[in-house]
Order: sequence, then structure tokens, then C-alpha cells
Amino acid sequence: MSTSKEAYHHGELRPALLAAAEALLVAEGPAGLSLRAVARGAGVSHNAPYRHFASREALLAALAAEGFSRLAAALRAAPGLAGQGRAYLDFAAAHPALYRLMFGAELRAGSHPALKLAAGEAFSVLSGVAADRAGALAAWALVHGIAGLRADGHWPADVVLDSVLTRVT
Amino acid sequence: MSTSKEAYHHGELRPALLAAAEALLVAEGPAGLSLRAVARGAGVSHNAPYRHFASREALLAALAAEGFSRLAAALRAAPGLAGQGRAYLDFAAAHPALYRLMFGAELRAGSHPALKLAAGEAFSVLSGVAADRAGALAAWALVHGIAGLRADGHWPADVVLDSVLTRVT
DNA sequence: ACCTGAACACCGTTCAAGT
DNA sequence: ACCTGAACACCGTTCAAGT
Repeated sequence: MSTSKEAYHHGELRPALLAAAEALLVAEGPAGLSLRAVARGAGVSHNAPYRHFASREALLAALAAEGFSRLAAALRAAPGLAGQGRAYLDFAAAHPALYRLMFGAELRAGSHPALKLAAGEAFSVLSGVAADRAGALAAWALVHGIAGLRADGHWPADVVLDSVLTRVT
Repeated sequence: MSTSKEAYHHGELRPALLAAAEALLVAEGPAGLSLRAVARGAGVSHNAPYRHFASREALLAALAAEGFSRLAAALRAAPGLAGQGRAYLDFAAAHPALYRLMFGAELRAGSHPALKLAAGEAFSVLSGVAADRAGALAAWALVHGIAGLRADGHWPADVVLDSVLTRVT
């Protein structure tokens, strides 16, 4: 076994940077997520991240892609359309900062192929349990809309989610 | 009539800053929306905006609040729930950068009372045409979800919106 | 290969002045 | 009142070196 510090010289810096980035994102919000702060969090110089990410935005995109992979796994573990709807909302509620990064304005999915791929993977899991295409899109838009409104503090706390989820056919 | 330059000395700087900020947001995205660039756009020193906004975030919040007011006006002009749904989606599609700022991760509505108020105003217009509270929330979440997915490029271009909008009761 | 320190052009914010 | 220029501590990114 090597110490974590030595590990950076053996290819472990990339995951260490992503972990530091997520910790920063949770602790200080997206504004605190500077590349230099991420490097400090991982214990390396402000310049070391460029060995693994082409830019700050590329690191953010990688973190968001990781979020989509985790969301896809959570959806796969949930049974049925209603179950996946609840799993989707649970994920967004459990990781609000990450969820906002995944869909936020600072990342254009169009310009990050790996991100778009990871997102498509999560959505295909949702589609797999819907009756038809319009139904899958409606369900996805509904849970995504609820998750977004909740994350922004626009969603009344006393609403029973199931009473809303069942309004979509 | 005074020239626009002189007008800054007579209380017109605030709207001029908001207009410059929106132009920058549209032209360069949220990353290009620096306070110093906004000041340059309005033709004043990098420091002048602090006479009207406490911080960069306060200026962003004011711009987002203006967006909610415009959205509310667009909703008021549309007849019925389906009409308002379409008006909501039209607004998001016509002003994608502004829409993303309104709901984006860089602004927490909770910490900007005026922003939360403006958002609540827009939502109350939507609620006014729904049959009940769960239906209003479902409709709002659905159009908001569709708007967000479209803005992020996750929405298939060939989907007929009405076929999805009618899935919500 | 992987990491570092110095450097560049920026940024938000503060402050002491100017009119 | 409203605006300015200098200053501070940051930031993303690049570059020339070090091992």
C-alpha cells in the first residue's frame, strides 16, 4: 500500500480531484468551486489538475457526468415508473448541489460529449419503464421539474409528492 | 432630453446596467457576466455599479427578478392552462440564458427576497387557472421540467409539445 | 509522466478622493 | 449624490523547469 500522497504519482490524482471538487461543491456551492481551491483540497499545486482536465469546465463536466452515472444506478435499482420517479426525486434531494451542477447553466451538455452520453444513459433507464415515448418524456419532465423547483426553494414543503406524480398518465 | 451619458448622473444608471448585463448574458453566457464587464458595457468605471447593487450577485438577482416579472406578464396574456403552458415554454425558448439564470445554481432564491417575490408572482398566475393545488403544481413542474430539459439540449426536437402537455390532468 | 513556481491578464470588493 | 483610480486578494491558464 502507498500513502495517498504518493498515490498521486501513480495515477490516483484524477479521482482525488473529483472527490475534492464534490466536497467543495457541497460545502461552498458552485461559486467556491475554483480549480485552485480543488487543487488545494487535493494537496497539489494549483497547476497539477491540468494533467487530468483540460480546463475548469472539463473538471465540472466530469463531475456532472459522474453524477449522471450515479443517478442511472439509483434508477436501475428502483422498480416501476412511480418507483423511479421517487428515486429520481430522492437523488436530487440528497445531492442538491450536484444535481444543480448536472443541469445548471454553467455547463452546456452540447459541448461535452461524455456528459451528454452519461445523461442519455440515465434517461434511457427512465424510458425503459414507461408505456410509450410521450409518456416517458412527460414523466421525466415532471420529476425533473419538481426536483428543480424543490432545489430552488419554490416547492411547498407540505405537498405530498405522490399526489402530484399521479397527475401524469 | 439629456444624452445617455449625462443620464447616468440623473438616476438612469441602474436600468442601463441591467440592460448591459442582459446583453452580456445573451452574448457570452453566464461566465462572461462579470461586474466589470457590465460596467464597461454601460460605459462607467468598474466601480460605479456598487452605487446601485451591493454585489455582483445582487445585480444577477435583480436581473432574474426582472425575468420573472416579464414571465408573469406573458402568462397573464395567455388564455387557459394549456395556453399558459405554451406561453411558459415560449418564454423559456425565447430567452434561454435569462431563463437559466432565473432558475440556475448561481442564485439561491432563498437569500434574495425580491427574487422570491417575483418568482411567486409568476407562479400565482399559473395557479390561478388550474383546477386545484396539486394540478397547478403538476402543470408548473411539467412545463418547468420541459423548459429545463430543452435548455440543456436533452429534449428531442421532434416531440410535439401538445402531446406531452396533455398527459397531465 | 507528473508536478512545481513564476507570470499574465483578469476578477470582486474596498477605500480614499474628486466633482 | 455619484463617479473615479489605486489597491488587495483572488482566479484560469500558460510556460519553462525540475524529478
